[in-house]
Amino acid sequence: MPAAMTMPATVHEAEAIQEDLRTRLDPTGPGPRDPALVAGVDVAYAGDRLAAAVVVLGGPTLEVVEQVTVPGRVAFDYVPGLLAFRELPSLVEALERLTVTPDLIVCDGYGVAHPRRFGLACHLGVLTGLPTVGVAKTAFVGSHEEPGRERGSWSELRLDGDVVGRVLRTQDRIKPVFVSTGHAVDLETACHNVLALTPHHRLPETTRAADRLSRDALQAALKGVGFNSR
DNA sequence: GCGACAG
DNA sequence: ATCTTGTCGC
Repeated sequence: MPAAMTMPATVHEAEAIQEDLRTRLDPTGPGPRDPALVAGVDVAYAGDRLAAAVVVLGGPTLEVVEQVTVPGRVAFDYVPGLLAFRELPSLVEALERLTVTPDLIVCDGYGVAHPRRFGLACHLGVLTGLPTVGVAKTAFVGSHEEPGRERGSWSELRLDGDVVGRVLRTQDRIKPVFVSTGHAVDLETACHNVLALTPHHRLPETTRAADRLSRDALQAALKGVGFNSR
């Protein structure tokens, strides 16, 4: 169902594609309040080898419903602001192989809190047509105040006078995460869902599960396990 | 011009 | 992202 990922050959070309995709973004849609199926996505690397992973968790229990991994090669070097072109080709492929359709996708990185207001989560949302949110571990763009020290506390992340996300504390006294909307969800709903996904840890269970799976899949691919070890 | 810069 | 041991703490 997702549209194919277009691979640019240059940074300038990538920015042009980004600008085009941005016209299809829905930065407001309410989005799912308590999604039945939430997907986590991540990619692990080793030189030019990589492994993308998607893990779908279900309901309030956060049980694993389905998981898919896709081995591959790096096709676009990392450039701040263009992370999507490095991670998405394999991730879109993995999402296409899912037999269930997630109600929400949680990405590792930013959504509209981006230099050109179109980060990884936005790309994935527009490409799949599904609601997406970005949850990043470190600062990238924007300025903010330190949020309160209890879980649930947050402060605005602003860029050029606009609120582009929230710095959200997911655990008491623990370093907060940076939440920004990707596609078809509003910031309030995004944060509500992130809190529902962080009952015991700083990062969403979806992110933790996808991170582990991508690393395992990468190791398996490097050892030549399975059939897709090209 | 110089430094910063998701993962 | 990745390179990397032990160690402090729940």
